[in-house]
Amino acid sequence: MLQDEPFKSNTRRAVHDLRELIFSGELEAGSDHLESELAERLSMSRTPVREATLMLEAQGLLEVRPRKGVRILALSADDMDEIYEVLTELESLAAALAADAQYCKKDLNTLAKSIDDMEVAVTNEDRVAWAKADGDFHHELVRLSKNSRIMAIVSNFNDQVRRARMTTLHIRPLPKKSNEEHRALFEAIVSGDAKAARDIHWNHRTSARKMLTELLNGHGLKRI
Amino acid sequence: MLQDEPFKSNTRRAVHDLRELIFSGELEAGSDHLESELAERLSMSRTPVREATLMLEAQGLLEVRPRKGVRILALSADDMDEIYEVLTELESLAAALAADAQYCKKDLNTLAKSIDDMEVAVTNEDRVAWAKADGDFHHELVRLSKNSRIMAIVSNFNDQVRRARMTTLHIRPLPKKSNEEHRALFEAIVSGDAKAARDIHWNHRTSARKMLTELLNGHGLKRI
DNA sequence: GAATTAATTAATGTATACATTAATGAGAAA
DNA sequence: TTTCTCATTAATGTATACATTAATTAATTC
Repeated sequence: MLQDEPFKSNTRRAVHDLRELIFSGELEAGSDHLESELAERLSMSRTPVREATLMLEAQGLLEVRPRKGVRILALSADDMDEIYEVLTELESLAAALAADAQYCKKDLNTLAKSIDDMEVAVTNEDRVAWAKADGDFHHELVRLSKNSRIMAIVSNFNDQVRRARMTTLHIRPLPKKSNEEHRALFEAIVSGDAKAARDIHWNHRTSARKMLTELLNGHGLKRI
Repeated sequence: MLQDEPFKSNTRRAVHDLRELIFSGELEAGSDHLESELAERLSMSRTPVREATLMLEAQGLLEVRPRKGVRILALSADDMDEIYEVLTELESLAAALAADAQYCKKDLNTLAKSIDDMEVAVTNEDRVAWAKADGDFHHELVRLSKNSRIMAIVSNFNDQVRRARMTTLHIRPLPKKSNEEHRALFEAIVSGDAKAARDIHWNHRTSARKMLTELLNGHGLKRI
């Protein structure tokens, strides 16, 4: 599956590989790792690994703790709450901006497609496919805002909660009614109703957030 | 003025010093600088300078352009617009959260103090003092939200627009009526009216934003 | 003379040796 | 035993030499 991509530099590869290791859980949340360990693991010297860890620290995926190694991000329920608070707000803004932008239906094809994909996935009870389509939907929504800063922040926070989402994906209820909200949002964007778009998405996100926190608390997942 | 702080490492010092050089304008917006130049300037080897530039790139203050040196951030009017769009949204959220948090008047002393300071500064037509107090006000407002992610993003974006603010500070009209809005926001927070707090601050920020963009465009400041 | 290619150069990228320092543990004094 | 000091150690922090490579210039061919 993995074809060895040509990386511009070892630092770039280190960033990429460490992200993969973190997302896959091979580097467990909360675990500590020495620079030299990671360097050996990635078959390179400490220099590019150090540079990579500093970048990943800035992205909030790990914490560099001098003499104790880097610690992989472990989110508490409060952290999740903070992140979802920001995500909710910025995505709702994105929805409003998308509505204001007066897109024609053709420009919204990608968005429509992912709604359909979610529909199919829910029918098939295929959670992985649903997660993919849902991710695409949110990504496209934010892209339509045309604000690169919103895109960057949202993408960054999505990285931070990626593992948590993976975990909850299989214990959460199937999102059967959620697509009604997606379609309502779509209509609001088509018709240029920014206020409605914002509110619909805000409510959508807020209820998802509530569900998630309760789920995590219910399962006693303190740090993830 | 500058007492040499004890830095944990040269990398830390490089981050600090480069930030100062950028904020002060000694490293001009849009200018390019080789790692070796900067290293000599800061009296250290390339290694900590490289690490510092990677961190500052992640903070959006410069761009590492292999073989062309690092380029200091230069904001276009569109960039300013994007940033202020996010700042407006997140600060308004912070205002709503602060109102929800049910602070007693004593907890809001710092906020009240900076409003008074702004009042005095405007009376004295002391723009620098006003900017300081205004900065304090916004910082405290965000702190009251108790959401560390909002704090981090807002502080980051404030860094990015710092030079632009300095520039406009002396060509903008004195903010005479702006403190009425601050006091109204304060009251909304005291009385726990989240909706009002959010709206007041949103309008406050939105009009400031409009003023700023017009000012920049009017003075033909394309990149700053 | 224009275009292509090869040599040079100047910068970054990387490994490594070494310096520094926080943490650990051993040993001495109370 | 407890505490303090000091040596040890194990990690990061830093400088530097060298590898690599994009960009530039010179050279060659058409």
